[in-house]
Formats: sequence, C-alpha cells, structure tokens
Amino acid sequence: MTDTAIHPAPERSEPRTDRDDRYPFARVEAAWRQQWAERRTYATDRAEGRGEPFYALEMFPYPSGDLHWGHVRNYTIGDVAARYQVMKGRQVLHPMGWDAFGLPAENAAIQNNVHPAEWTQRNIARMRDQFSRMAFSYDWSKEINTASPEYYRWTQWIFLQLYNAGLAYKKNAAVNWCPSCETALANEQVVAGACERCETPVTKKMLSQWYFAITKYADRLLDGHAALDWPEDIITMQKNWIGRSTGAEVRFRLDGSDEDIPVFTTRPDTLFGVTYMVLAPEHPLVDQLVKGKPQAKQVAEFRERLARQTEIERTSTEAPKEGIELDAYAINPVNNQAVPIWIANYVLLEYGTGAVMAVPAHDQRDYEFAQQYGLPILDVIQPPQDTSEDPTGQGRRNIEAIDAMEAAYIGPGTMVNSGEFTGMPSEEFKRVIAEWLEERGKGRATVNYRLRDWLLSRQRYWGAPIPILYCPSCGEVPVPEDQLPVELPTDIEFTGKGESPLASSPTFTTAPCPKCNGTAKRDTDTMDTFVDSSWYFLRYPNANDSGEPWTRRAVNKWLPVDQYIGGREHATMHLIYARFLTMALHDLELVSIEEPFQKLFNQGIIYKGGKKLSKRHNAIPPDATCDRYGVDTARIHVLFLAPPAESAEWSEETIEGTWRFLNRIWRHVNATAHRYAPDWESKVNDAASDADKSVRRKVHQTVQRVTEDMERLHYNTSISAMMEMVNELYQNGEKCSDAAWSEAADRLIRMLAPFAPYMGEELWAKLGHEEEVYFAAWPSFDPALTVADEIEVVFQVNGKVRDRAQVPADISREALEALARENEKVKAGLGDLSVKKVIVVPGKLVNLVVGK
RNA sequence: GCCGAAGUGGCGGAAUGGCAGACGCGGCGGUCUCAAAAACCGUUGGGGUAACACCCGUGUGGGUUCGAAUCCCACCUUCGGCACCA
Repeated sequence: MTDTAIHPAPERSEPRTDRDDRYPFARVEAAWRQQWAERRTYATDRAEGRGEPFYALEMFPYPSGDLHWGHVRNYTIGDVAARYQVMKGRQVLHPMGWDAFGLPAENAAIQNNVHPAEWTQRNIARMRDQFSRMAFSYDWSKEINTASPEYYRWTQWIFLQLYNAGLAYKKNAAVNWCPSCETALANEQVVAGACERCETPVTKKMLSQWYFAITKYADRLLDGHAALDWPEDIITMQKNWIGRSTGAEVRFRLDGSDEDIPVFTTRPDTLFGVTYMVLAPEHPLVDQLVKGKPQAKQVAEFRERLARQTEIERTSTEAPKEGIELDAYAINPVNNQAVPIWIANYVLLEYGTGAVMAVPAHDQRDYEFAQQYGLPILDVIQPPQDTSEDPTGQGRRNIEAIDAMEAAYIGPGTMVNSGEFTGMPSEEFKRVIAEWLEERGKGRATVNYRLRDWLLSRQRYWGAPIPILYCPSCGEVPVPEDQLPVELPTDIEFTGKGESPLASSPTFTTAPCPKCNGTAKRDTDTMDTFVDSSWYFLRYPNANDSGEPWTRRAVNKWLPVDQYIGGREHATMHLIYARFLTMALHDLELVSIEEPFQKLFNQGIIYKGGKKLSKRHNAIPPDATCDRYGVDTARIHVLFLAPPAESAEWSEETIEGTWRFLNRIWRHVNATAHRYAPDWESKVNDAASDADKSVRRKVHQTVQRVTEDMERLHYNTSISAMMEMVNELYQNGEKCSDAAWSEAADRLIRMLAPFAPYMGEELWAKLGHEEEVYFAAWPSFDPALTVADEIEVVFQVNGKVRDRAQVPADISREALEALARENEKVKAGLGDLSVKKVIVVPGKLVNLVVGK
C-alpha cells in the first residue's frame, strides 16, 4: 500500500464524474451559482418579514489570498448554522468581510514592491471568488473591508469617542527594536531573539504610545460573563486573563527620603515577615537609586539582558531567579524596620505597582530567591496543628515540605512574630491590617488585575492612522470628526526600515491645527488591527450607510449577534477587546447593547504535521479537492472529519466515503423520482407494510437526531445519521410504498440542503419545487414513529453482561426483572451466591448485585 | 512556565453514569465482468476456540459507584493562547 493510495496526489485531481450515473457537480454548481445570483437568494432583504431576525456571524478572515482548509471548516460550520436558521423560519443576516489591515500586506510591499492596498485588493477578489464557489450564503451587498477609508473613517471616529471620554491616553511603552533596520518589530518578526530579516539581536525601545483604558472595565467584563451563552472553558480563560485579585497597596518609605514606594500584595497578613523589597528592573525609581553607585553598570547590563527575553521567558516560574542588591533601604510601615531593596527578574513592571514586598517564609518565589542570596527568612504565620481535616491534603503536603526546608508555607494559620497582632488568626488579621494601614495613610485595601491596558499604537503603515495632531502652541489636538478619515498617504517607500513609515511621507506628517490654524504634526502611528475587528459586527447591518457608523434601528434589530463562530485561539484577545469596546460604546450611549455576542461557538483548529494551518505557513488549499469531488463533497468532508468543536488533523482519507454517500443519494433519488407523490402527506399514514414501518421509523429517527445535532452544531454526527438513513433506503426503499418513499426523499433533501447546497437545490427542483430549498421549512418528526416495538436489553451480574434479550418496548420493570432472574446464563453466573440488590433501568438493563 | 483543551480499533471518530467501537476509511470475502474499475451485498477491537464458552480492552496509576471512556485525585503526552500574527 503506497501513500498516494490514501492521499490523492494533486495530479489526480481530474473530476470524479467519469460515469453517467455520477453526480455531475460541475454542471450543477455552475447552474445554481447563476440561479442564486439571479434570484438574489442570499439577500437579507429578500427574507424581510419572514420571521424573527437572526444574526449569524463568523469571525472574518485576514485576506491572505488563499483559502485554506481551516477557513473552509470555520465558514462551512457557520454556513450550515445560518442555513438551518433560515429553514427554521428566521430572517437571517449572514454577512462577510475582510480584516484587511495588517502585517502581511506590508511584508509583501517590502518584498515584492507592490502597494499594500493593491496586494490586499487582489487577495480579497480571489478569496471572494473562492467563498462564492464554496456556496457560503453571504449577503455580499453588506461586504466590509476594514482597510477602506469608508470603514477606517469610523474606526478613527470610535477612537475619538473613547478619547473624548477619557478612555484613550498616552504613556511610554517598550517595543521590540531592531537596531540594524531601525524599526519596530512584531513578536512574530522576532525569531530566537533576533530580527527575522537581518538576524540582528533585538532590543527594546521606549516610545510614547496610545492606550485604551480597558482595565477600567475589568469588573464589568467579569460580571458580563453571567449573561452569555458561551463555552465554559472560554469564560474560564477570560477570567484568568483578567486575573482579578484582592489585596492591599502598602506604602514603604524610601529610607533617607520623603518618597514612598507602593507595593501591591495579596497577602498583607504577612507584612511583619518582610525581609527585603524587590523592584522590577525597569522600575523608574531604579535609576535614581543606583546613580553614581558601583551597581549602576551591573543594573544596565542586567536590563539589557532581560530586554532580549520574550514575555514568556520572562514570566516563566521555572527560570532561575536572579537579582541585584541596590544598597538602598525601604521602611516597613508596620514595624519601621529598614529592609534592603533589590531588583530581580521575577518582578514585572506591568503587574501591580512593579514592586513587591518579599516574604520568603510565605511566598514560594521569595523563598527561592532568599535561599539563593542568603536573605533572612522570618515566619509570621504558624500552620494549624491539625490539618487532618484538609480534604485536599495540600496543606499537609506543604507543611511536610516546609519541615524539610523546601518550601514556603502559603496557607492560613495563627500570627506569630507580629507585634501586638501575634496570636490572631491570619484571615482576620488580613482585614485588620488593611484598616490599620488606611487609618495611618500607609496603604489601603485594593484590587489588582493581571489584565493590562490595551496598547494600540503600531509603528506601521497598513493600519488606521491615529487621528491626533500635535500643535506647538495648542498641544495634543484631536482631528475634528468632519475631517475624517485621516487617509493613508500613497507617497511611501516600503523599505522595512525607519521608525514609522508614515513619518517618511512629506504629505502626511503635517496638517493645519484645527484650533489655531498653525502647523501641527500628525501622529504617525496606526492602530492595532484588533481595533478594526472590535466593532465590525456593528457595521455589517449598515455596511453601505456613509453618513454614520451604524443606525440605532439596525443595531436594535440585529444585535447582539445570535450565533458567533470562530476559533478558540481568539478566546482572550479579540473576544475581550470586542466586549470592551461594545461596553464603552454602550456607556457613551452610542449603542444599546452591552455585550456583542450572545452565543459563541468555538470550532477546533485544523492542523497538519502537528502545527495549525495559518496564513503564513502550512496552508493547505481546498481547490484540488473541489475540482475532483465538487464543493458539496468538500463541505461534508470537512464537517465529517471531526466534531466541529474539536481540533482535527488534516486528512483526506475518508473523502471517498463522503463522495460515495452523495452519489448514493443522487442515484437513489434520480432513479426513482417518478415515484414521488406531491400529496404524500395525506397518504403516508396508510402505509403499513414492514418495509414502510422500517423506513418511516428510520426517517423520523433521523430527523430527530439531525435536529438535535443541528442545535448543538455536532455536524459530524448529523452526517452519520443521514448516512444510516440512506443505508436503510437502500435496504427497504424499493419495498416500501410510494408515499413512504416520498416522505423519505422530502425529508432527506431538506436535511441535506444546508450541508450540500448545490445537490440539495438540484434534487429539490427535481421533485418539482419552484422555490429554492434554501427557503424550505426544516422538517419535524413524530415521536411515536421513532420507537421500535421491540428493544434489546442487557442482563448483568455485578455489572458484567451475561446475556441480552429482545423484549417489548413497553415491558414493566417487574416483568423485566423476572426475565432476568429466569435467564439461564444469569443463573449460571450466579453460582451459589444470593441476590442482594436488583437495579432495573427500563429500556436498557437489569443488573443483579450478588454476594455471599 | 502559566492559562485552557484533548488522548477510545490499522485510521478519522460514536457513546457524557447503563450493551464500548455508531458512521466513514482501510482490509478481507462475495455478486456482476473475459478481466478490471465502478456499483451492490457480507465481514472486520485483541486474545482464545473446530465452533461456542470465556478472558482482556477507552494514555498511565489510584479512587467513588450496583455499574466509569464518561465523575474525582495524581501523573504522562499532544495541541491552542500568553498581550505587536490575526
């Protein structure tokens, strides 16, 4: 067996329609693409007034130019969901657009000397064609493109609304910096600590940059989870990302000065155990503390080394701890003791206040650091004597480790070595000390978040320019709304060098100041593309409205999104940014909703060779498969591959079975279409032969199973249920009545249509229907017809299966138990043991529990 | 490292407290054919048996339960995210 036998090689991509009885997908696809265009099948307004609005949305793609199987999977899942809602009678808004700003267009400009706008437009055109071919039911009249001035005008407008509300501010932040290219690098462009283009080691550079104050919304983002119909793991990830922790801010006086150093701690109860203080190496106070001291050089080297590390290396709890003593002291406010100040790699400027009080006896990181540098360790909490009731055993294990001098004690207990508070339970002391500090102006109870404010400045060309001017006399001035958009200039050379491409444009950098009409300088940074994708769902319903970003009427009609579909990789960033922006716009009374996405579904990613498919690497195109098997087969294959919520290794091994399945339907319906009776519904209940009963039971069971799976988006099992139904039709379809045959054909084509839209339409028309199957009603089932007269039950002894039996479906518990007790194999299994207990599960089993 | 998932036949997977392996691929056997392909029918977890019986089996080790792939604890492996890829 060779590899090519399993994985069709590209040269084998000639269509599999070499026989007359095969599904001629090329002809059918062309015909129905034309029909859909002529009839405006997917226009949102064609369904006006049909039913309650339903907003079906998939995360829009970056237009990389080549559709890969990851796209096909995501958008097929969304398309089936949207088509199902139409069949359930909803008026569906199902739009598509392009997250068109971003790094790849700029890379292409540098490499191939093609303008990002042109490159992007070409890619969009190609992908739109591929999407149409895949039969995705988008209303293309609502297409949006975040890189078009009509769109980014409103991205800039939103920036200004947040700016005016005090939610946008500037501060210094470090960027990855390539000293050779003299340019800022994205994390992705840093490979093994070096610039991916010239391999120069990357350093950090401080720049003044814009932020959105997302941390002001941290609690709202947490509280909002309660009302969302989202997967639990995504909510957990967001909670951990936001990382709310309660504790206290404590002010330590810098010895010999009147300056305070605030620290954040979740453990103010350990304040008497502080034996040193640690600042983040980048802490602004550090320069002042080492000025003129022998440590200054050492500190500079240390910082430079850390600057070369990635965020992940920096935050690893496994990384060896390293620090430098600064020969400066801080005064502990609770006992006025002076403790030495250190800097260390394990303290981060971004978290808390960038400074920690170190309590080696009760914090593991401090403990390890103190051990390493020989710093004193002072116990202030005594573990409870009796830990036997600790069900987890963790407290106990922790204490064993402490006895062996391996770990800090992190649990609660009784205060010791804590002055007047000695003897108090530590949990109580936590509250008491916060009040004590507050009364003396030395601190306060506070809440801290792991979430950081959203840095949105990018030193790039291909993004929305930040609409701010800097005037020598008026200072920072927002661009007036009626002057938007601030358009991207075209007089740019893409060299990959220089601080920000926009700064090199003679036409862009200056503009008249709106206040004094003097010459002002423009902000030459563009916005993070996450800003573009944080509001696009508001734009779709109003995609062609040039006067305003959205209308209240349209937002009220369509939002929030009823079903949002996208990859798990967006769990924290995109999904938090979009929620934040929606909340901010709500508070500015610009939208009435607080949450953008009512229901979320995360499809798993497709990977190949252990890595996910992406726009940069590892893209596997679906074209050859569509040429060979047709779009319907490709759609069903990608859904049948794995449960939509799970990740899947790419493979085409089972595609022959999918192709066979569609052809079995095609042949069956075509060969017997003459049996179709349009009035089958009035006759079908008279059909009562064994074949009729068997076929009808399978049909109604299948409708039930597929309907349940459609609600959960478990499309792989929907497809297997339909395969089973087709197998039944091949067994009994010839023997059953025309009415039962007609019912089966009607139900099958309706259920198939969302998965295989081309074949669905073609067969539906063949049965004589005028209107598209796209608008046909989703079938219902009769529960009475789904149950068999006889069912199989299992007889167990002590949970082991000993025999099975066919019994009437409505058998009583007593009769079932009696059957079990009389069963020969059960008796043999009993031996000389007696029955202690009997478990009867109606319709399933009897379990005899036996013993001496 | 931290956070979140996933691990079931030769392969993709089904079953979310009650018959493990639905459905599909692949394999094997058959019908048709000069032959093949296609199509259709049957069969297919491992051990064991002439055939049954029976035993084993859902990453590893423990636990809860009459009963565990499913719930709990620990561990191993793989994948996604970690704030400038989007």
